Amino acid sequence: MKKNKSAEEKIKEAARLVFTQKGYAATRTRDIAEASGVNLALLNYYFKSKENLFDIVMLENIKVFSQSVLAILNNPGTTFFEKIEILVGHYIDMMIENPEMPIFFLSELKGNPKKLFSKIDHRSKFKESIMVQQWKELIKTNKRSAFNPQHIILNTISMIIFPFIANPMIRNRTGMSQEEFNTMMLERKKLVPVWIINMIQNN
Amino acid sequence: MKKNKSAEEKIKEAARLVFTQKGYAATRTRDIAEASGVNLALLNYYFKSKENLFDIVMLENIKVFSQSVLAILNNPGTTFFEKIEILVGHYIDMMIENPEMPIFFLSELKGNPKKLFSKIDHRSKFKESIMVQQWKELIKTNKRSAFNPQHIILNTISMIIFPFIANPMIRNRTGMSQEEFNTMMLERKKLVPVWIINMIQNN
DNA sequence: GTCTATATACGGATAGAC
DNA sequence: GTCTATCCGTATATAGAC
Repeated sequence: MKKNKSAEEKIKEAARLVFTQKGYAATRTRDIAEASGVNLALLNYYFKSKENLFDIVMLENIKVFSQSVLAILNNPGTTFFEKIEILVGHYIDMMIENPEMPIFFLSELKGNPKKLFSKIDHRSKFKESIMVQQWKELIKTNKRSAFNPQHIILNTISMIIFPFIANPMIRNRTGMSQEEFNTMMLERKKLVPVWIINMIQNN
Repeated sequence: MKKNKSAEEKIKEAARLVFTQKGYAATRTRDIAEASGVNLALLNYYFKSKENLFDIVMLENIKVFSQSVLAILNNPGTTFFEKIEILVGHYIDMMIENPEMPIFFLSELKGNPKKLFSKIDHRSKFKESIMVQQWKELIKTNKRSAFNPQHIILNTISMIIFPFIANPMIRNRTGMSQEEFNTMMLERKKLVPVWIINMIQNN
């Protein structure tokens, strides 16, 4: 607790970055030490092991992310369809800022299905959210067949996240620059909600 | 070249499996040797290094996959919309058989953008395919605005592949079994083409 | 071609000086 | 708290017998 920006914080910062870029196994603690500008031994002084550091950083990530999404779901001032637009925009903005995040997250989770998940389970908070209430209201008043919304949710998330996962491949095959890719993704902030709402209404 | 099923082939078989399950960095050559039932030293005898073995196996994978897709694209006996259905079914069946494949493929590619891609570039074959011809015919006769089909292609692939990438997370959060997940994916063989065709026609 | 034994390198972690 | 030096396990790769 000496420097103004504590070494501990600098390590976490760097770890977040390097882990997401290279994945857990391919990351060397030396990489993190180097990237954060602190000595390798400090890393084990503050966090006792690589694995421990990983868990801590990831839990923080997930927490921050969940909070931001739940805040949108529980905003009483927006309609169901407005929430879709806001969520889509929120996700896309977030991915543009952290392009490596989704693929990293999903590939690491395959290995540790239990550890990270068990700690933070927001399923109940999601089910009790205002957005879910609004959805129930919607299918009631519209007398629509009780369509299984899982497909719709899945489609939404798919159309948002997958392009970022496939980013390197897309750029390679189309010859797009990163700039052009981002522009395309920003276009989708308007397009995805339209597609989704069509799916719901043609259901 | 002694055994009926050559050791070389057994190693490649096992390597394909272990690499896709654990990723390149987390895979130990010992794992591969063990899984294939051959001695560790043999692995370096046939393929001189872990990296080399990886490249060989992956190139084969990509080749097989590309061939199967191009065959569908170039079938003159099916219409454009039939091809969509067939492609969707083909992809989903393939993913159900090899559930680890997409996430592995995409996460490894992020590291080596160049090597694997440069070898096999089917972009021109794709552009000259019958399916692309049929698409051009379609937008001409329908007098539709020359809609950028990139979004549509991206959406299709997203809705097919992403669920498999997110499989562990989906099962965790919904409590679904692998069986139920697969059933859901089979449902999508019919649903995805409908959604896509709607997108094209509402365009 | 296939094995055992081993060289060699690398990476996580710690001891101990400051 | 921060550094240098080092230990030690593990993983790739090879030498050499059969």
